Amino acid sequence: MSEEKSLNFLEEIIETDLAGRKYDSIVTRFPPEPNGYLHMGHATSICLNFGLTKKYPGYTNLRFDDTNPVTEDTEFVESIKEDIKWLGFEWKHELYASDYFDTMYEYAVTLINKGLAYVEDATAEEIAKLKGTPTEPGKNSAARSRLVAENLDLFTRMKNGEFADGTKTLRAKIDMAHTNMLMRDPLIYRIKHAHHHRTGNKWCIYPMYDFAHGQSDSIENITHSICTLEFIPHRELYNWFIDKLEIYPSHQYEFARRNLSYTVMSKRKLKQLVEEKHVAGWDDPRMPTISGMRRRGFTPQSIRTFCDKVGIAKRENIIDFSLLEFCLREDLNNTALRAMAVLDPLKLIISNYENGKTEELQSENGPDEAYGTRTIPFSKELWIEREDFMEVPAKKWFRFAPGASVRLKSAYILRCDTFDKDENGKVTAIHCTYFPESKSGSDTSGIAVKGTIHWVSAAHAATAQVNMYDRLFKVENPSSEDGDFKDYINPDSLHVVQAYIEPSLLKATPTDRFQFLRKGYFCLDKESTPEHIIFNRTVTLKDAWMAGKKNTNE
RNA sequence: UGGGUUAUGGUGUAACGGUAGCACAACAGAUUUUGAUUCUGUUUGUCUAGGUUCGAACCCUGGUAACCCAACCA
Repeated sequence: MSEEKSLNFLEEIIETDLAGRKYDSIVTRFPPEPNGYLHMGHATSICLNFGLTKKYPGYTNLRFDDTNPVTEDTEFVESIKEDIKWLGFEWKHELYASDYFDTMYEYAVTLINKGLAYVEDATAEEIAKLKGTPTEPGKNSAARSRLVAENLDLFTRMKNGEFADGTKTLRAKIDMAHTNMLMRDPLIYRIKHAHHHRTGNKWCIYPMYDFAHGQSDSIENITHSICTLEFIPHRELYNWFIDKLEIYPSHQYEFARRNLSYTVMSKRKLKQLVEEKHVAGWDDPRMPTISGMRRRGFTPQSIRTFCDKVGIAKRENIIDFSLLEFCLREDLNNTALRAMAVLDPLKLIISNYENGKTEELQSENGPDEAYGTRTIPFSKELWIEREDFMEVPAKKWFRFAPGASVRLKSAYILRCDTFDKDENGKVTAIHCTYFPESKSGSDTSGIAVKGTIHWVSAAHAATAQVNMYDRLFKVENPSSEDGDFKDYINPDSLHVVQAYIEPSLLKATPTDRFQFLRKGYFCLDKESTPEHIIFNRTVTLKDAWMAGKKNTNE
């Protein structure tokens, strides 16, 4: 029985187009400007554009929208390509808007010849002044009535570098009184004597977004050009150019960008976080960038599942971060290797265990038998988690307390007898008795315990730095709060500890994902070395005990 | 005082004039050598006021709210 999943509005449009034979196959594109790193918002667009051509016949291009030489760089081109590949998508053609600069120039000349474009010599301020406001119409500038021949001459000279930056522009001649501000004679070319990362110094005039994006779509025969809601007003202009230029009619469709709670998603804000050192860099594991999430330990699958579950529509939204975490845990639960690590150690001494003796115990590596087992050493002195002992047990406490018995995972059942304290009242060690016949896998003790905890043999443990990350902001929507969004940064978003890890973890590789039993999912940080091992906590496990405790405290 | 877009549980998304469904979250229970996973169940919703209709989340009219538009950025 196949589960009927309803279509989103874009899929409906496409199915209608395909059914009506408007197209036999579709072409979409992912069009980043190479001026920064990709983030979760881009991931939505990537999953959407590439996902559509996975579902329907057709393909997706990667096109760099590189029409502003002063902000763009090949460094970003490379990181963008890496991120898309990591997410698991393949583009058909790698293209650049700058590949079309000659064609775009010809298009501009066509417009001039049709009397639909003119060279403006007013300054930016003067142009803005004549533009009017959303409620008042604009006024025609003097240059608007220039003759075709003069415009042609001036535009050629612009291209030839005869004019300084900002002294001339080319504008489309539409309607200065139009209710859509974008239709009030928009700029289509500006002068920038700047080095372009691909075309070098060949050009000193560059097309604006509105005279580059739709034209590139058209040149590539993009059937469905998908962008975010704020481009809705641009659609009218997009169509106007296609109509006047009589070129392939691509169509623009808009969807609402996805926002995630407890983070920010604008390039500008992310840049501030990096430049003002609130985070360690673009790939800081707390960043919602693809590179940050990759370093944090997110899987591509979890991000794709998330985008799929969230769906696509046209309304404002803030998606619960917990949905992303759910997708992450779901994937990791099925794939992560199991291991034991103690993050906040407390010494446990087994009074009746022989001094110097070591046992080799077997423990499961993964969620099912296919992953096999590994050997873990057991001895008289162990590390357990400090939070697994309570001097005065709480109600429904399953773990260690004086007189309480607990199973050590894959090992024995132990009873806590006494504990030591230092002069500050801090517990320094607990002393236990173990039951030899309760050995895991061959338990004949008949003892039933409620709790099972993780542990590491003190004599065999390795040490590692563990970075425990939490949400970057204290509030759901930092951008909508009063004041600066940076006022809402969570000061405890990173907690670094020295942990004791089981010896098998020494063999961890950068691609491994681990579940440290009862503590969460972890992966090796890119800066980890054999001498100085560093793990990043990707996400915690769900914790019904802590959740319950929080509720009773409140 | 203009134009555009959108309103469905706490969150996201379906229902295309005919039973308001799904997922996350929350809560409760069962299983569990991870208080995880898994399984079962519960709570919570059509912005508002009218109208059309046997029947309206959906169609019509009037409100209301949110977001976008006045960069030589994309």
